[in-house]
Amino acid sequence: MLHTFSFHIHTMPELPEVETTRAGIAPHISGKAFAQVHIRQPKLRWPVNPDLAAVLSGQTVAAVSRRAKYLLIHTGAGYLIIHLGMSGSLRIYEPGQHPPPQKHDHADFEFADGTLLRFHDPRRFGAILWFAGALEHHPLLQHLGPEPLSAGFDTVYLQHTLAKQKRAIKLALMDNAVVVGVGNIYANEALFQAAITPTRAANSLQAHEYTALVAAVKDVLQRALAAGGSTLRDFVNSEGRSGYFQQHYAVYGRQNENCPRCGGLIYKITQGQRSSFYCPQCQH
DNA sequence: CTGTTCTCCTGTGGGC
DNA sequence: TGCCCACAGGAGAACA
Repeated sequence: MLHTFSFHIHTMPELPEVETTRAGIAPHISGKAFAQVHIRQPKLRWPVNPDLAAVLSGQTVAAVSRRAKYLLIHTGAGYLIIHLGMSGSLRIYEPGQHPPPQKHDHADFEFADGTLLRFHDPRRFGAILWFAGALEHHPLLQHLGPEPLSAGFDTVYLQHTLAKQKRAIKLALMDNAVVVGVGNIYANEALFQAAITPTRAANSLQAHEYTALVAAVKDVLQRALAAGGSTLRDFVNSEGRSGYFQQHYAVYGRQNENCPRCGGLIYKITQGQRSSFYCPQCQH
């Protein structure tokens, strides 16, 4: 019996949000030169380089890309690497329209034309790093698996990669060395869509199940990305802080509710200190 | 190498 | 209305 309402609105930056953030800020900062950099709170996931302002001074943004959930702001001299953690967001403010910083506005990057890129992150699981080397050599990036939406993430790859792994399939799916960008929400949703129980050993799936899982991962992320493109608020001059997607999930956060497919009860269990949600009738 | 546990942090919501 | 506390989570670090 249901005696509470939940809306299942989650605002943490998963890969679709990070990609949308990339697309949102890129046109506003590309080709522009860093002018002022203010770090108000250097205690993030890792301490922000105290020399960051000096390092960035005068450098120009050559491109804004993304690898996994890392945003990469390229300059000729290196990369500003930004991770949004689980509560981070970026906003653009136009020249002459910079509101005073609010609580948790930890960093400001002001460009020569007056454009402001502001980093906001209540829980401070995010990161702002500078790296002057080749990206493939960065310790955080060098062991990453393929992008989930790339051709490299396919049935053959997944089956081969997991061939000797006895851990649960959900834990493998959330491992960045296997495939990047699949957080807890989308791991749960993809396994539901592929009708696979999250506790199955990673190497125990049948060939058609690896195929279904790859397709499901791509589908849930692609649909979130598509939804984000239409529902995300503008990064400039908008009400509200970040405008992350408001999405509806099939099983995530729905323990004790009815499965949208069979009507049975959705279960919640813990795997690797994370919540897993699944339908024991639909997932095998 | 594999598997497990800990850790960072603050907003939210339930219980009383 | 307020206090206390469990919980949420990305992902590296530490440890077994």
